[in-house]
Amino acid sequence: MKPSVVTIEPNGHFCDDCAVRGAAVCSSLDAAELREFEHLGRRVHFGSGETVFSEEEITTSFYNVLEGVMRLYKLLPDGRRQIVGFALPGDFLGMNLSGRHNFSADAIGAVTVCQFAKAPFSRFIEDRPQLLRRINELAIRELSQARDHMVLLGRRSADEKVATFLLGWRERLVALKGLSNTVPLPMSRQDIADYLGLTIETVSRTFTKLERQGVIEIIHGGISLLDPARVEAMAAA
Amino acid sequence: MKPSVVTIEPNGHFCDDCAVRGAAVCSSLDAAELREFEHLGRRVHFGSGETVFSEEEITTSFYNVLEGVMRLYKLLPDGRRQIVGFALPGDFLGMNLSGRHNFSADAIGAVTVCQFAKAPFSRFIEDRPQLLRRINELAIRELSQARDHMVLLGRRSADEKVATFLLGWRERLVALKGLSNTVPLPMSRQDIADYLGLTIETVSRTFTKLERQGVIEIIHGGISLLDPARVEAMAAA
DNA sequence: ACTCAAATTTGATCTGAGTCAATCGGCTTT
DNA sequence: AAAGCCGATTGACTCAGATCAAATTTGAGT
Repeated sequence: MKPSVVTIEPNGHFCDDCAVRGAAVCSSLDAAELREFEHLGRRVHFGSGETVFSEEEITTSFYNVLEGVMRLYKLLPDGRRQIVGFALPGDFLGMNLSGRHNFSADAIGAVTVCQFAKAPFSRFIEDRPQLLRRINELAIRELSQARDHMVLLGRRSADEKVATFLLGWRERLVALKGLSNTVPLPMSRQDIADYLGLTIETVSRTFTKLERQGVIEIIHGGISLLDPARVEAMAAA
Repeated sequence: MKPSVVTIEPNGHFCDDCAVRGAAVCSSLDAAELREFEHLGRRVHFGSGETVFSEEEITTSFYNVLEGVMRLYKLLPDGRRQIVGFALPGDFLGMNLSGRHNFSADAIGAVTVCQFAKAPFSRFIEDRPQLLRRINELAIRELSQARDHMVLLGRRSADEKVATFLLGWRERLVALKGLSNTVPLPMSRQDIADYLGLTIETVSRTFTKLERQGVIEIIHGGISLLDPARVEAMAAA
């Protein structure tokens, strides 16, 4: 990993050319509000492996992911890690009650976020219930995903976990980039293992097994889904 | 399980004598609003084992738990079950995006809920941002708990799971009934197993092991924490 | 108290996934 | 192009927790 540097763009960027304008929290704002809103956020770049925020850190900002992928994770005191999710463009991060982040987030590859200072953002929400409603929607969606993931972690076999992950990840990329049987996997095997509650060896073996069965092909930086139906059958169980 | 019957109280119950008035969603309402609010909800009783709502069912109501304990769970097609949480008085259930419940809920022992029809409740929220903010708070808290539970399911050993569960459950009861080393466990061993991603045998054996170590005592309908510090040590790992 | 059914505990055995240990392959650096 | 490094793969072996199979306890109904 090269020593990457956090970069804050000097200015000149506006919501107009923002890729996630229609998708993210911003989708609840009209043109006039958006103009006001864009003064609150600033684009910030993070290099690969860079930490955007850490668990237990006091929340000073909210983040809207614009580009790239992030891993969201929690650590146990002895170093065991559980990845609670991957963030993609359009995802909104930083909501919490205690005033502290309840997970850590770092960049997988280059990442651009739209960063909002907590206080002005909170003030902006204050008299815009539709923005609050939008944030509530996002929280409820995440809650639903979290529950699905609990089922996976608590009750599924390694094969089912991996198959479910591949389909779910592809599904999320479809929404961003359109349908394709080529599924880029920017995260490492260790990341996948920590997301699925497995070890890196088990993930690797399962990939190899799927490839030998002719169900997927392991390619550089991802996999190719040769037989999506079979993968779905494995995931459904 | 005797054939229990859902009972709707004829009327005459008001928020004034509601045990969770200060704790639940209602805590965001002033006296005048509460008066209006109480016409929206009706108290409904469920017998032991009774299902309050099922996953994939269209959401017609929201629920505020007033008395008793509920298990919230998801089933895989082959019958494997993951309990995603237990609901206690003050908990608010039914929020979702798709218009369908994303888990099932049933009563563990007798339960009383305050049931709100979806449409009037949504209308009531409409111009009361502080109620929406309260609901958002509850969602964010649950999200944080869900992530903690993911760590437990994905990365903790059976011993750690059981110890963590006992402490967490006690913690929730403390908030309702005050501190005590006697921890009632109204749910079955199977429920605990399905909550922790274990089998009933492993839960039973772990309880027995803890008892033999003199850390807990298994009593009728629950356990007694003889050595909370040791349990905490097991949970921390 | 007595009976039957269900829940829990206990024991014996099995196995899926973890652990430990090489090895491989692709990049980067020199 | 050789060396070194890091992530990924593969193999051999182990073990925590699952599975299978009885007891044993508990509880509701008679």
